[in-house]
Amino acid sequence: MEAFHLLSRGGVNFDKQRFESDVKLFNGSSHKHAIGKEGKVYRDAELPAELDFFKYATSGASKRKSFGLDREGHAKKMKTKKEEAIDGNANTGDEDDSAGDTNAKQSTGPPILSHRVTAKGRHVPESVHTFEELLGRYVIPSQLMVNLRRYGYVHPTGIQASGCPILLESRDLAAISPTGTGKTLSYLLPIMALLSTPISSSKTVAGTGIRAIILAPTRELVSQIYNECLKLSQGRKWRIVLFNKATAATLADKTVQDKVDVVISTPLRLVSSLQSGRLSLHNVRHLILDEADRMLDQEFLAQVQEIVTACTHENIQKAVFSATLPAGAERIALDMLRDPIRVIVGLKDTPLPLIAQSLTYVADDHSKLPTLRAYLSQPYNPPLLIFTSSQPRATSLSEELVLNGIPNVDCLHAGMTKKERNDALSRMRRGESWVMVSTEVMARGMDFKGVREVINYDFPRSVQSYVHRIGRTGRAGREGKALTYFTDEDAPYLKSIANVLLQSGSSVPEWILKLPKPSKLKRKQMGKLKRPEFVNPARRIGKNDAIKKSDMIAGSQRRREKALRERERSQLRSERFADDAGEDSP
DNA sequence: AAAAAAC
Repeated sequence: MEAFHLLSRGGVNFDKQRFESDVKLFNGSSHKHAIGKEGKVYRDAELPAELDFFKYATSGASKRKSFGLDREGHAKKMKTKKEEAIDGNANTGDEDDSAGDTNAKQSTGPPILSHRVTAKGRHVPESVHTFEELLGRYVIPSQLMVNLRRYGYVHPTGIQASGCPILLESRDLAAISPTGTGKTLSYLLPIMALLSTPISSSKTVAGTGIRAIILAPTRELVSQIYNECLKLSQGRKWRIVLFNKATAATLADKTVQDKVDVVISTPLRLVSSLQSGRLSLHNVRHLILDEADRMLDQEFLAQVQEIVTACTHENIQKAVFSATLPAGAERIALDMLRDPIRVIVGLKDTPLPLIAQSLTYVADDHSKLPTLRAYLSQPYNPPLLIFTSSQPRATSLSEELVLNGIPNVDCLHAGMTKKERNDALSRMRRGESWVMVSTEVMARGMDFKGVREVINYDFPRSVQSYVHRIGRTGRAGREGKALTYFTDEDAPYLKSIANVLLQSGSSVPEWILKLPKPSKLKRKQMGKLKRPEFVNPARRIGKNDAIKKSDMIAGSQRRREKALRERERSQLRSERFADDAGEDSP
């Protein structure tokens, strides 16, 4: 009752207006998704058979809460969630992955939809249809194939089928493939294979330094890639290093470096080791940039360039991967590569049509929480991933949800300690988190197979951010659901996101499409209207030190913000910045 | 356009 009241005050859901839309699948054919009155998804009979493997997903993922599920349905969801936790664990190779192979065998994913693949460049190698086909064409250690089977990789995805041959022929590659389509394996497999192939020019391949580097933007992603790499290398003596403070110290010893095949790291970590002069990259033959557009944006570019320059071997192979690659980043990437091949799977900057997306209007920031509470008071599909725009907002939202009695709420952002981050991630992997509140740190690359719903609590700041955020669901051929809250302040950016929804087969209320594209000036004005955030960037805010319990008055977001602002202000004052910071300017 | 992330 209360929930209904809040909902009617706080939010309007446009999904009801969604009635029928064509969904283009990546193989170019088109399937009809029709949403009936009960909010159920009906599909054409020609749906690829492999999708039906995930019947559970069809039963839950696309149902709208507004059409109601009964409590029983809710309980059922919880059960499947647990099963999935095992699945996800086995499939992502988390540190806690000690469950063994029995689970891993079950986790055999379906073949991904056959996406439309375009490859451009000189002498593009032909793509393969099966992993075994690679054996006939290239030197692949049999152990790699054994490991593929062991972890349930049966059919190559589009990017794996076309990307592996390219990398195996030692070509440079710029690859764009949607979220959740197996990009990681598409570079790990060739690299591992090439590392065990003797390089004709020198007989002593080992004993001369690090041979491959993989860069990714967040610690969590680096460790996920590392775990994938470990799975693939099982049974053979590849030496793979997850680069962190501890391993960096060990690698400072030159003789240890000589025994390393692959280093997986964040850019800054590697750069700081380079600058200490203890790390040599002269023997690096393979350099991979994962989430390439992120790695090439302003904050990372200089670091990445420093690493690229430090890799002095003339026969270095470079490759970049992402689901999104804006023109600017692509130019930089292509400049970096030598005679590259450019592969695009599906449509650039477009989410998978398997993700049912919708936009929800919430008038202002204060209406978001009631809307979310109402949403969570109905049955939903855990685990649910919620994105906020800043660390303090992630912390306070998660605390607010806990106070509201939402079970198994977790929070993860980069202001937390390493241990807190690890713990939160482990809970997520084990299926113990039902609601995970996070920031952009979770937006890219993270592979939680169980996530069926993503909520953009705060509006994404770019199309790329949107595509990656909602790409945490709908992975490996599963269905997913993505909700995005928008306020009046988000208006300038609404249309570009609405176009993304349209392009990937979700429907958008007509009035949004009729919005004019706001001029730059107007965007600036809108930007100025924004309430300044109560963040002191000089301070790292951890999950546990954000707000005192005494500051928290249940149900009053406004008062809580005021308290936070007070705190920030007094801090700023002591730093003599009081006058122009943290105020609501009139 | 802008916060977050990297040590």
